Amino acid sequence: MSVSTENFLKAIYKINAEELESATSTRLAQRLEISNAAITDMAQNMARKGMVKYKKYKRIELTARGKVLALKIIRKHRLWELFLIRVLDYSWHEVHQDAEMLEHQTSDLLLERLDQYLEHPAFDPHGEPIPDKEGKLPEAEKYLNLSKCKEGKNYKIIKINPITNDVTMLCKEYGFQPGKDVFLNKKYEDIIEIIIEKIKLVIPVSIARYLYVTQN
Amino acid sequence: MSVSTENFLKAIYKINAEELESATSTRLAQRLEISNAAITDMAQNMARKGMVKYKKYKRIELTARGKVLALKIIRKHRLWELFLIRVLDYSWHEVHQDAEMLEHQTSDLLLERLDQYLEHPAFDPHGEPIPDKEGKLPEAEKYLNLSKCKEGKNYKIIKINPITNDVTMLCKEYGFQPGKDVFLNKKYEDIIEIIIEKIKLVIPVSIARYLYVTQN
DNA sequence: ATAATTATTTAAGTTTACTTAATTTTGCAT
DNA sequence: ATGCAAAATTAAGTAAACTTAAATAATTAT
Repeated sequence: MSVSTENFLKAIYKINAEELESATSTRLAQRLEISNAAITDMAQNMARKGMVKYKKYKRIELTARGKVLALKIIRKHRLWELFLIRVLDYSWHEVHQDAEMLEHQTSDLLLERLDQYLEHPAFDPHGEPIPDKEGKLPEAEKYLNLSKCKEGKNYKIIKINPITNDVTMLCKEYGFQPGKDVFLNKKYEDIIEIIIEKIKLVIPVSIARYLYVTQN
Repeated sequence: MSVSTENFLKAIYKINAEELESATSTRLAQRLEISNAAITDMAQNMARKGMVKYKKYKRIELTARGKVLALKIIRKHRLWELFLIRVLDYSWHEVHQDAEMLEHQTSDLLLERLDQYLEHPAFDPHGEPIPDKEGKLPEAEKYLNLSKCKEGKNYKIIKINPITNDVTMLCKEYGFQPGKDVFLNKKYEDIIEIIIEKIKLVIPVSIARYLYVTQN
């Protein structure tokens, strides 16, 4: 599969997911920064290959197979982002561009090893869910982001998104582990006060963003 | 620079280095597995871009700039090979193919970070020298391979080629560090006996291969 | 309902990186 | 020195992934 094809699949998927709409030629053209004519061309070719459903003048949709392929590319992208930040000390803004290239050069072996090295993470550095081997997304709606929870309630930590070594270390240091209970005591602007294992902690919202919980 | 262009530069460089000859169309065509006509085509385009010197019916040679570019690609390749083995637990035979793809998608930042993470290695897992940031190759001929040294002589460790975690760990454990003196006490078939810091050690030749020394 | 606007497709052309087939040049054996 | 095989180039063509411009279909605004 060519880079163009992979990007095409990814773009359709993202329009579906982010805009809750099926993809029109024009939206795809904007996203991929190519002409409308090129979109029609691609759509026709890829329909022949069974990756998209395409009828003239109708919206372009992924077939089941196309969706699996799209999710795999997204998986690669998000694993690379996490890897670059965790291992190669990238910062947020540097990560995207390189992941965008690497995602297209990732063999099954490499994909597997990345996933293994990162210990099968469920979220990328931006908090986006990483599709698993089967293309299933961690059901993000079941998790709440601790930074968005309410004062005076009890939660259980479900998932930690270990974007940076900072977050990982902080979590280890202060006992944030999946399964643990937290009580959200106070919310301020940029910090929140929580109680975990009877210890009162103030943490920045920027850290809380990476802690996912369910309500108790 | 396109993937084809990068591979073309690399192929010329390798023919020069490995065969001690300048590159003919036919040799390049064989190496790159494309037609002779395609080589001529490429050579003409790249001559216009100042990467190669090309005169009809003459051999194709790298310009100074072309050589720098070729060495940079080789640098990327070899760093990736080492990285895949050291970090992602690849084995020897798996490494080449993925490195071959990744080398073409390696930004300057990524290159720098790889190099940093691996602690500026001088040799890749196959023992090939890794060009440094400036394109200089570690002068392999100045180093001797410990596995090929003579009994009863003193050497100084200059370079350790940390192919695998095994080698790295063994070296740390037993004090193999650049700068240390070793005495080669005995040579057998597959093992050698050395004395390092007054301690007698028997190490397999398979490990000694990755220790580079100068004669004292 | 129809005109105007917007979206989409088609047609024709471009560039890159190839191909095969035909032609030309080179270098070598005699 | 020349004749010929091997090497290299040229010519013509292909496929992928684009482009612009023109044509057509769909949507919207009145």
